[in-house]
Amino acid sequence: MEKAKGKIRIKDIARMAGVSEGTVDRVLHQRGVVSEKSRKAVKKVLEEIDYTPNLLARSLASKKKYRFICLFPAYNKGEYWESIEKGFRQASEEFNNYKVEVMIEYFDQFDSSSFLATAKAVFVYNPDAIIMAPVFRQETILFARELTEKKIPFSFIDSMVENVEFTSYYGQHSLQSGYIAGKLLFNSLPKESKILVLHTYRKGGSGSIQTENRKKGFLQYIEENNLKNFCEILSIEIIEGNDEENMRLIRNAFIQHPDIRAAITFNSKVHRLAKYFKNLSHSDIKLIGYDVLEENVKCMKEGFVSFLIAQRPEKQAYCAVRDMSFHLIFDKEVNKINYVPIDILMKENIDYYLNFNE
Amino acid sequence: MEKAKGKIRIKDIARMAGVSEGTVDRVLHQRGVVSEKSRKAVKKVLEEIDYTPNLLARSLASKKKYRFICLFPAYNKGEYWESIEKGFRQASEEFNNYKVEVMIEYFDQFDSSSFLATAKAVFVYNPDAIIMAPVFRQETILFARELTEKKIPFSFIDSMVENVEFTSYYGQHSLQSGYIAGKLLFNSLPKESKILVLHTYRKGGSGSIQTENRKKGFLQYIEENNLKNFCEILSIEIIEGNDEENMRLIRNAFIQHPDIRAAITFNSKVHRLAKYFKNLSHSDIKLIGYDVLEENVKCMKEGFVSFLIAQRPEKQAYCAVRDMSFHLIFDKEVNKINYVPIDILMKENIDYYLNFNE
DNA sequence: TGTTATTTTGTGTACGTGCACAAAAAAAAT
DNA sequence: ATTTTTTTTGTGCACGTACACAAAATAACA
Repeated sequence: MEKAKGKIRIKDIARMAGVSEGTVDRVLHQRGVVSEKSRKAVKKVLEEIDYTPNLLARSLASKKKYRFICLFPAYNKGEYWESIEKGFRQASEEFNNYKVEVMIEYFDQFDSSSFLATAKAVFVYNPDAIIMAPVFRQETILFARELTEKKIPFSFIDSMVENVEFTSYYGQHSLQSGYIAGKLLFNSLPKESKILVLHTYRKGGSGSIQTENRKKGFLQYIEENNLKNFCEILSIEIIEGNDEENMRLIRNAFIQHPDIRAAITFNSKVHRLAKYFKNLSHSDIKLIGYDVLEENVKCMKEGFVSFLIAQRPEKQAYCAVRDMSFHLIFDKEVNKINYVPIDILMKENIDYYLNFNE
Repeated sequence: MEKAKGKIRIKDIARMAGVSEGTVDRVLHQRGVVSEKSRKAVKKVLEEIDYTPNLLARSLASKKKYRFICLFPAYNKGEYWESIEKGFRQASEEFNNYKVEVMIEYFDQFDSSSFLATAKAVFVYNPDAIIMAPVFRQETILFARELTEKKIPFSFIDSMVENVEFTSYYGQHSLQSGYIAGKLLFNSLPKESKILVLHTYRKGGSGSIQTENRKKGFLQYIEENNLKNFCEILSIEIIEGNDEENMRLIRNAFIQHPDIRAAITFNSKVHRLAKYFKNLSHSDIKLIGYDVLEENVKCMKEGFVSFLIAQRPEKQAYCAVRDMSFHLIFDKEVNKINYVPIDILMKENIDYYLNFNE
């Protein structure tokens, strides 16, 4: 049974403390000047009762507007960042009534100068907060310093940069997710089977923080369980039209190591590998990959991908905006580091995961 | 970049349609009487713009109060239903401002007459809606009929009863979760290993709908993969002080089938089995179970439980209340059947799951 | 003590919507 | 044409809070 609570209004506090509503307001928000006597009277009442402000009324009455700018990579349809944007837009709708305006700005994830340019440009919009995916470490530190100087709070999603004064971070513990990938894969294989570890790269650019950490975690599992001899690491370059060359490399790997029974890749494009393997008639190879992209799901349903590890990107974006809103509007304390769950998906549970968007 | 939207107010519509605010209100809510002419004018404007009412202002102004009653089993600390209650309380806090009052009523999950009595009793509170866990099928149908007659909407959590006019359902597809349990377990075992399937029961009462379905799903996996010969089904009675007898039964099973390498149980008390196995010095047996009870988590961290399958009970309760609120207050259409994800947890990802409460 | 400067407090309006009731317009009856 | 009845419309207050501004109380000074 619930007690009928939350009925105490500012007006009630004022009456109880024998002061006016305005004075209570001043004490609550520490604005204006209040005599010591009145302040004490109000504080006393506040300690006795538990006043929870009516957030609806507060937002309705407040005329302050907030502008958040969200910075993350431009993407093509179906890519990982599409989900991130979805989360931002969801938050945008929900907090619209709270006078939070969400602006989205993209940068090129393979060009750090593009990030810097976009970052510089945000200041003309006079943002009240920034939410960003820190793809480039050094550049992010520079930007963060500037934000701190200008007293603009900021949060991270996807990955995190340490030693800067961010408000919150939502993302996956990618090292651990790599470790889990290793365990899942090896556990579902007959003893002595080999795994092909596909290290993908782009000319010039190094791998993202996330993928590197996943790989590290995977290798840690290998190390801890003395499985080094059961891993073949193969580097392939990801670039438009490079498919033939990549397939050749993979074919060679299979010839040299006929006991390969599974493969892993650490970016979100496992569907590309699935296609390679299909073309090479190796559809019996177990594949594990990351993120629930539409194409990955399709491959999984067709049986070419055994596991996907997911990280609730929509939630990351949504929660980051929500926490920042509550932090600024309601002065709510927020958790700094928030690891999202490491979701393990197979053919049999992927649909429920996709359909549930809470 | 976002457009500045949601700025259109009733006042604006009134001006555009050349009528008063009151008339717009009447058209929007289909109350009172409006001349054909005015109605058309307003409708026309409404079609041209997209009016999204300010929900904050609406809730603030509305004086209608809602009372929801939540019906689910009484429980001991640490049991499954504790999480359900947590979700209800969370919703209670969040929708308090929307004038939704959440009342919680318990019944004895092993006594159908207790459910009936509690159900009957809710009417004196004049509830506006009911959210319930339909543990007893027949009795729920009776109650549902009464609710429908009295025009009180109701929703289900945990499990569902068909052919009644419920508003929404949140729960897991338990058959599928059983199927997945089977796959996970067999995939992580060497070929030809046997699994001990523990059917637990209480004298008199039959198993709950959920556990029965999980078992069905598990057996379906067995069937489809011709694994019948690798399952030993053992029934043990769950009752205070029956541990010795149960351990004896389990010991016998191990003697008769020394190739048993894993075990499964379909209720949420896998920690009990873990204890049995520990006492019997069978700590190398892989165990799979359901729900993230504190005790289960402990067993998992100690290595006695390999997998837990979880179903976001807090979310189930929370979402059911939220949907009912939006349905009644804002006339929002809600999804009827909502399957929550089938979460797969291992030692390595359980912590992130526990710490993330969004 | 009276006047002015300063501090402190109280009051009023706005936010967007719901809802009750009064006012106005139209229709019906005389 | 006037009154009465009915239909339709417009207005005003309330919800709980924020915030600006006026009013009151106190302090400072002559």
